[in-house]
Amino acid sequence: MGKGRAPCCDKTKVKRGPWNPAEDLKLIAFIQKYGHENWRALPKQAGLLRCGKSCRLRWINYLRPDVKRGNFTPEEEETIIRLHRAMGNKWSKIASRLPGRTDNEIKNVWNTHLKKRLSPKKTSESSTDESKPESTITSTSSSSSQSFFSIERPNSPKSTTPYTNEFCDQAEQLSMEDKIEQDSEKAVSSELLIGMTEDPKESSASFSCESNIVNSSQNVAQKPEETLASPLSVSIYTVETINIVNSGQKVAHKPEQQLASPSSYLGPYDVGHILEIPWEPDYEFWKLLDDDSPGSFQSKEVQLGEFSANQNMILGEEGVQDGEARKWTNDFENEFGVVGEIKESNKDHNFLPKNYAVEPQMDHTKAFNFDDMTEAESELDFGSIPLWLSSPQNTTLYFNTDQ
DNA sequence: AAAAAACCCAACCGCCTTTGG
DNA sequence: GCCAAAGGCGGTTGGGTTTTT
Repeated sequence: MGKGRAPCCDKTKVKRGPWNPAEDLKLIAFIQKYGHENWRALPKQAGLLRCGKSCRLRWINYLRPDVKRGNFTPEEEETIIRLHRAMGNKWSKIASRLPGRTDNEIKNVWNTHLKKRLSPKKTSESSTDESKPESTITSTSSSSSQSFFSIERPNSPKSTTPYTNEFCDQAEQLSMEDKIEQDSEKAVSSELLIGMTEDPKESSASFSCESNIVNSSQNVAQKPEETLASPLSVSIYTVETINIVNSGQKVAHKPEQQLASPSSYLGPYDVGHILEIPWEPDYEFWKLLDDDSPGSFQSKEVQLGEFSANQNMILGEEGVQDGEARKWTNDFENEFGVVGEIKESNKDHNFLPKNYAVEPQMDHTKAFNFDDMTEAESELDFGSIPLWLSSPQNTTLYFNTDQ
């Protein structure tokens, strides 16, 4: 009998590799509407040629509204280090202490930054297997760890007393849990700010939505690029227009608009210009699409991490899936006010070279038809097709999906 | 300016755990 | 208790980006 674990899906029939914006949108829209009761069934229901696992991962690590993006704060890094000392490579447990951060992200941060930062100190730490919690080590590492935890945070308003002693005292580990939790929450709450930024050297545009919301308790200076590290950032260039563009994309906008220089990898999308609203604690953006507006995205459940039961159960039976999938795309179109198709003129951009500067055409009555996207476009490298979605309020989502 | 090296991170893989019949 | 399916987790990797030579 062909034992061994059955693959979770037929690898030959699923798309792999980076997600494109159309796929992301489908996933977001589907989960917004129906939740994610069954990851394995979800791709088919949502019209995605992806493995269920891949969908889950994409959602959890990237698309969830409450995923916090951007660089880790010193507080978060300290928390990670502390927890790693206590737990080892229990990334998901560590992540659970850092709301908004994913295990994958924490793991990456650890492997790329924190481990290296700590490694010089480790020479005196008997080069222990770092996958093991420090609790298994009869530690004499207090001196070495001390230097790290004394990280200087010059502007930090609150006491940032390191936990060196606590960590040297295994008996206090448990009692630390609450403290750790509090701290991580503090760190997070100070992060829950709308990272609307303007790159001073990139944009001189005038905008009508220029609100910089800054948490007053967050005194640590943030480099501009730190606030941009968002998977799906949104640029607002007029009150009613939302612009989502892809990273490094040279897209021509209104004359006064200038693009941010391609930054380091910010995920499949990033921002060009003007105002950037990180997708992360991006309740403001979700709000834009929420509730009362006819272009509602009905995001509250997702924001709160709750899905109503009836919402989840709309689907579920095979056989109705195709119909349902079509129905939801129709609903989605209705909600978004998607009324048209790809503009003929835009279709032509299919054949433009990558990074070709495409002048967005401010025609709010034409938009992308999601139904048509299902099989064809989602499989394509989108090239430079600009996709326009428009809502009744002229909120325009512009996806220049060049990857 | 070009090439090489280092860095970074999203995504994948496979194993383990949980759940339900 | 057994088995299969699905979810979850941690390790690893591919490839894009940035830095260094």
